Amino acid sequence: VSRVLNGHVSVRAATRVRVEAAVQQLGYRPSALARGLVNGRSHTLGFAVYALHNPTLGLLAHGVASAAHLRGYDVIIVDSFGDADSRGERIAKLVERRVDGLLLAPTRLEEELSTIRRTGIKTVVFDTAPEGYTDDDDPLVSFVGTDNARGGHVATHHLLELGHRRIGFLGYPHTIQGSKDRLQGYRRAHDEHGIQVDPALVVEDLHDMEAARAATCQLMENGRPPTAIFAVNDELAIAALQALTWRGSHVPDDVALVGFDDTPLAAWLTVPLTTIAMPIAEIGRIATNLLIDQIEHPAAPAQRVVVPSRLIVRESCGASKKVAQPDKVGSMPVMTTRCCDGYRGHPGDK
Amino acid sequence: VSRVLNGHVSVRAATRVRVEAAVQQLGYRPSALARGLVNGRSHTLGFAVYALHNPTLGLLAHGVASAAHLRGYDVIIVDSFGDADSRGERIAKLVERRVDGLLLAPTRLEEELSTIRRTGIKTVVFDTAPEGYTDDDDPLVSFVGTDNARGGHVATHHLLELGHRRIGFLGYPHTIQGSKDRLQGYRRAHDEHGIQVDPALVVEDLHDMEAARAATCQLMENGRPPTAIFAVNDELAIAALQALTWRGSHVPDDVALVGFDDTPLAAWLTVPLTTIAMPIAEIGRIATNLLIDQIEHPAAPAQRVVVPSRLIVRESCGASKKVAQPDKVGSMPVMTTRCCDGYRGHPGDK
DNA sequence: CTGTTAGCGCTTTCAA
DNA sequence: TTGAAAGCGCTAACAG
Repeated sequence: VSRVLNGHVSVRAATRVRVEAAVQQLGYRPSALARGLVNGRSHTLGFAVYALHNPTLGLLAHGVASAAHLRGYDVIIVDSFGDADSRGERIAKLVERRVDGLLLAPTRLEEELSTIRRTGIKTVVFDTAPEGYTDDDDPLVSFVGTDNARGGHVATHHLLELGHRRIGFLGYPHTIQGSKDRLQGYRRAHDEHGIQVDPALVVEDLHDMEAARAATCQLMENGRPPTAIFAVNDELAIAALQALTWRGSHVPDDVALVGFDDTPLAAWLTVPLTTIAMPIAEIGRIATNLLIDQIEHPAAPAQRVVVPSRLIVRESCGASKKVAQPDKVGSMPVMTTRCCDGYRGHPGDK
Repeated sequence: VSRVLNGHVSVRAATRVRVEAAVQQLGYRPSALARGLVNGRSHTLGFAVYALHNPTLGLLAHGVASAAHLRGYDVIIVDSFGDADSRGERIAKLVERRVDGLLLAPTRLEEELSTIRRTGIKTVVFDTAPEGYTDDDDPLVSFVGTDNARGGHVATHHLLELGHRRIGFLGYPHTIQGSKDRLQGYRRAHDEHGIQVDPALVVEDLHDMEAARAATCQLMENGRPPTAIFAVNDELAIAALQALTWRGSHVPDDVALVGFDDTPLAAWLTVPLTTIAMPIAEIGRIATNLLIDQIEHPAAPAQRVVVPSRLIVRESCGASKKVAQPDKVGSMPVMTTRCCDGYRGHPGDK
């Protein structure tokens, strides 16, 4: 029976048919548990994510799940919403489940890595590798993510090219690597334009939309308010949009706004949001396939994949009012080109 | 060793300590696979969901995962985004994994039920039971959901009380049970007010936001446009809001708008959305606990839980401009009371 | 080509 | 209180 089910070479056609008939009859299903026990491989992946209600992460989960299913793997979710502390423990629990691999949408990368190191499970982290990190540190850990610094740079550069000189920055706490990197891009764009960033314009430590709203108001009540705002993600940008609108500032005429992530609703706001889009479901797929490759070919080395993001120009930045062809915006074709390269929407998403 | 780990009665203290030390030393973790094999229980739940990038479903997933973790279960996600066809097959696969129970955020209830029936796995469906359905049909299947008809009624009633007489309805295809039920509530509210529904005002078959936008425009270009719109969920409402705003209709002054679901962003639109909220994460928790109860006490009968929803009055319906106390709106306290009963926000959500 | 056997890591039962 | 043995459902190796 085992030989039939696993498609082994040497089985007579007659026997095969007979077995298959019986299987049909009884509605027999082989136990993945028993199988995993003997093979030492459970065909299960653990996916640790901190906020499933975030549409971007949901899309990521979708990419992960669909790629995994395609290759015969199942995905166990570890939801660490609200308490990052329990996360390490939960990940350890996955060891008991004998997951073959781990996917991490991280909160505190450093801590998590040490957990991984201990368990020795092959892992893919959704992020770019921290600076100074080398593969030798964790030969089991791969990284898949977009270049956040570049995204921040492109967004800021776009606003700068539009003539803005006072650009506010709305960011997450500095401990969030992605936010930090985007800020770095923001800074570099300013440098390249020979513009000094007014520290009063940079607000980090925004942990939710309410904080972003308050920060926006404060920014505007400042003696010298910004003429544009770059928010580290669409969520914060949406809060800013509401705050600005309610204060009577028109977006984009009074204040231009650029977000990050291209959340599904970004295009559907009353002022559609200009934002940096990344192929998030595709990222999930790439990461999952990479992980499975490594599981199935243990010799394969850890990898770093940087997936390009691209600027999507909609209404909130005001560019559409000034230029017919958004492609023509900006004097740095290199940037635009490299960021768009290989990425034209979310393939397979719809 | 087994006796120590499972906290069995008869072990000498000394031995226990010795075993525990060794466990620590070796970093030993019992294999859930082997355990599941012998006990016949995998401590795993399958969660089938059709669109994880929907924040409402993400919140549901969060509720499910957190409740499951609390009781020592893990959750395998089955993502059926895009192809409902493969769903049955994927659910069948879960049988191989020997999941102890199934949670279904359904697309085609009827079909799915037959799959379940065949597998014989205890199941909870996130929905209210279909009309005419009795427990005898599937003693293994429980239902947990909000009363969609009531929600539709409350929303429509609210608009009616505000004086609107021509209320548009934006809905999903009629095959989606929830949408159908909400429409029924809409109709009943009209009946109770002795108002005939103009068929031209009811649009079903809206499968995405783009369709909702188009439908809204069409509705408005009608000879006798509505003065209010009730959308079957916030997603469609947000599309309608954009369409209306772009056409130059002010919400709520020209057209009032009410949605459904209270998606996390609803409060953050430039015109905050009046909507029907349900404690979605809580629903996930309730369902999961119910399922686990049934797994652990096989005698426990299937249940039907209807979780109350409630109207959240924000800007888009215009009520806040007319009445100070939203509670005073409406002449049918029964409705309001029963819908709010026992539900005061999303406990434990933050 | 196919029947048989050992053993994956655990729990349970039965002796000691 | 503890050691030993059987067996959960499967695969792999070894004979036949």
